[in-house]
Amino acid sequence: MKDVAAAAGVALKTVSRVVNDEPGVNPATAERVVAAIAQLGYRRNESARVLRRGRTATIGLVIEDVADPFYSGMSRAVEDVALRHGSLVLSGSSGEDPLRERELVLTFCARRVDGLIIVPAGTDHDYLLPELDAGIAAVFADRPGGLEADTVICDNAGGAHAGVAHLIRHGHRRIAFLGDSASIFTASERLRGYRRALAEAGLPANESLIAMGPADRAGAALCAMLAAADPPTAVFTGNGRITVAALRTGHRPALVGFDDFELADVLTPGVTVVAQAPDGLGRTAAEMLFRRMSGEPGPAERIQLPTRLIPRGSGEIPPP
Amino acid sequence: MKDVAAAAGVALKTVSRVVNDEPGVNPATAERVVAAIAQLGYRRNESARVLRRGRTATIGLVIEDVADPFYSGMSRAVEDVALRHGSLVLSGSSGEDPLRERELVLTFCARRVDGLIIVPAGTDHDYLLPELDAGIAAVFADRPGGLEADTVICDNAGGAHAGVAHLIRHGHRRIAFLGDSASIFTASERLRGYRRALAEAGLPANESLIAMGPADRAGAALCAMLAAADPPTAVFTGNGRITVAALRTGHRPALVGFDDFELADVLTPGVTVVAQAPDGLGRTAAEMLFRRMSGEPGPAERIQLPTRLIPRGSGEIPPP
DNA sequence: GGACCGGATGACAACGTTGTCCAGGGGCCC
DNA sequence: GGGCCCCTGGACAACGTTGTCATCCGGTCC
Repeated sequence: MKDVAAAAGVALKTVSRVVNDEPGVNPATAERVVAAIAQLGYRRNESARVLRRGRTATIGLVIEDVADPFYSGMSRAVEDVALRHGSLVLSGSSGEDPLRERELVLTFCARRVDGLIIVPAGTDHDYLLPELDAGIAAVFADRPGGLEADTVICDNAGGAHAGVAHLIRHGHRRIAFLGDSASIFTASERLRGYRRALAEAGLPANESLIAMGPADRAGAALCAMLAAADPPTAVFTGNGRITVAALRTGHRPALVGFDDFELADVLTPGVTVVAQAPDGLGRTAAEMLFRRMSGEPGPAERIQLPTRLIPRGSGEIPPP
Repeated sequence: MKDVAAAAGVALKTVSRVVNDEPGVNPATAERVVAAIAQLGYRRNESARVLRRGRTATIGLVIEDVADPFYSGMSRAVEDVALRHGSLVLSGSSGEDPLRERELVLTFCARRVDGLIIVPAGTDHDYLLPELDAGIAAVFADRPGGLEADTVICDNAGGAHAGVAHLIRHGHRRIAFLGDSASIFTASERLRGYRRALAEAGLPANESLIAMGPADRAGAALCAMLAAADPPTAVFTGNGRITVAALRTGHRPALVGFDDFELADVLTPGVTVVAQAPDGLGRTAAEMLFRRMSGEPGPAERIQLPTRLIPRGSGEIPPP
């Protein structure tokens, strides 16, 4: 910028004014500056700008794994909203590890991001308090975090309830639930919806038909259930990865899965799912974050997004 | 930092030394400083550090679309390599728009990223030259860019050749090619492999069996071909999205697709694919970038990754 | 004609960090 | 005991930008 000023024969500050479209610069002078900028290939140093102004025009996004289609869809939505607000996105995958989540968040804070969107891996977020006090906005997405802050989640219990009720409506009375580890909020909420649907239909909750754990063990769990003396006639799977694991077993009981996924309609039969919109989640969380960043006051909000049951065949198979 | 120095009763510079693990600080003094840091909840301001040192410990990643599983897999691999090198990743989706690509790259450069990994949307990268001169390292991934720079791509022509030869070996003589727009490097390379395989088998290249264009039109193109007087008995699809579009038509000719995808093995029949490893691509590109960033000299390299044919059933269907 | 005003421009400090250089003090060697 | 060096710590400038305030000039109003 110094060089540009010299080349245009003006003061540093005048160049700064031109670069920032500040008023009060003679058009002729501005033109000279613009020419000098073009000739020297000058580009503003954002680090210095950030240092001076305190705003980075960057938000941090901590998700579980970018490679998971659910989170990559969400990422894209966040990115789009950030773009509209002139911000960039620093993102990182926590891999469901609370320590890694914390490390990522603190690194982002050291970079002075203006705001954070976090898919919490852990439940303790006290480490965030000093940052929030320091004025960094934060929104929890997909799951609630360990403190009062804006949160965007989907209707996990309601969605699971709808899916299980759908199976019950088609005549099933022995419905298995394959869910993620019970310690994960979404998993326990969905289990709650499952139990409520059974209870409302007056069906007994049979614990041997419930398996919670990582997706890579869901297939084995399903096989074991189906091989047991009194096998389930239908299965409700608690997330997209588990649905896929269940499909991969080769067994084809009646099935409704939480989360839509590509090719669900191409399989035979098509896979009935309870769909939540990852892009809606990302967009809503990002928009709320930018509202907070622009100073919107008020207590922490908790937004719940609806789910949608999409019948495609697998959930309409009657019991044998 | 000033406050920390005051609290610990030492000079600014001493705090800096402690924070950066520089030698030459009395352990007792250091401990006092550490205590003051903890008490005040101090965290280093990275912006100022970047401004002073010139290195941001950040790399920029420009891909086509994070929501595409291929690119999200690649993203994750880049992120992991960056993590190992203590760097963060700024990423953005170009959406196959050269202008947006350029804008993203220049924004990243203004943020003074240390290096760039770019999946080129356009073919003209002259805008990068000043940045390269300024010392920013850049690696093109998935496709070559419009200038001499390190490049990591997969063996597109060879992979397509292998896939088509596989169909020929199973007796097919009328094989359609559904590819992305011919202006996209990977698409034209794969088409080249297709033509070479036909030529080597002494088969005529029938232009009416070749359709190039965006994935959302591939389904209609396939239907049209199959409805024609002399339909193809097999199809080679030029990327994952097109494979899915073809499957969605409901027609099930013999098929080999470029790119592996989740559930390819669950469909009936399983979908035979030519797999390239998105994570290998990301990892290789990132590792090369970090080598360059650490000063490795030498001319621009071009690394080509192999592909792998995975027979699953759809590619082994004989002609009717 | 002088006071005043507003637009255009510039000088300067400050943001928070780190690199460079210097100073003081204590130990060691001759 | 003097000279020297090492260890520790501090003062200061610089990174590139922007906010604040001052200056200057031409024009306007009374």
